[in-house]
Amino acid sequence: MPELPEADAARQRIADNCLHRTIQGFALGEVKHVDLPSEAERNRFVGTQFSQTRRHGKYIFAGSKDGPWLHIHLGMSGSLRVYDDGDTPPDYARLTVVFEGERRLAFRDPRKFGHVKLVEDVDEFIAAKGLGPDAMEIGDNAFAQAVGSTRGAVKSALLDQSKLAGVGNLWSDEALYCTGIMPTAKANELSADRVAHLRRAIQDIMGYVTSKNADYSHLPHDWLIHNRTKGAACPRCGGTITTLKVGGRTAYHCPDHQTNAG
DNA sequence: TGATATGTTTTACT
DNA sequence: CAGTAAAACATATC
Repeated sequence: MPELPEADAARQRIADNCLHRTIQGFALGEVKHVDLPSEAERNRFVGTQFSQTRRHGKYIFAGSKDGPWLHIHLGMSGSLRVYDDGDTPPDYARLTVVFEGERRLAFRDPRKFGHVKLVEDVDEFIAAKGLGPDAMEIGDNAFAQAVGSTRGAVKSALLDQSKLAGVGNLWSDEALYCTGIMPTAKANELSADRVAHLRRAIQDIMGYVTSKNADYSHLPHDWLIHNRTKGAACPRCGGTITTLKVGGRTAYHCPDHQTNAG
């Protein structure tokens, strides 16, 4: 479940359950084709503790003041699970951080598109990746510049991590649905008001999802997320939920209340 | 069985 | 350079 809110919920789980505990070692699961830190890299964490966490876009980091950081990307199907030794361990655990005592932190990744790496410096890493500003922190002007000046489809701009970090397919659809903007609308043809509205919607939606720990069952029933089915009735206007391909992704939307202009 | 999938990267083309 | 499109990655689920 990996866009910005899911990544932040995962980061929060580390912050709440795994800080200031000495790392005893790591356990590996079925790791063929999974991109993980080498044994030498893992050993650099043994005997140390995580004391802080960070997140930028969909990228999660756990580290300490002077040591290296463990960087986690959840890919398409990854998640983090905290448990205690003696509990049933999660399925698809590729790498488990074993803390002294009972505590365990498992990186689950059924589809193996995620990864865990060691990074020396988070800011350098973000810069090297070419990530844009975090979607929760970007201001009006920067958003208008990054997204509103693009000639292509607004959805494609939202998904471009170099323009804006953290928005993925699900929440881009939700924000466009909420603001009544067609996914295929040309970003630079939207009014300044609509662009500003879109930024607020992204931050309101993702902030709310984050506050609910990315538990979709706690989200309002009239959100697109609960009606993301071709042919479903739009809970806002009674139109029909329809799909399009935009930027290679499936864009669920309601053609009755999502428009190119207006 | 085949289609689809919350992401990223690479390559090629316009 | 800006943008588009398609494919690849490995696997699960409907």
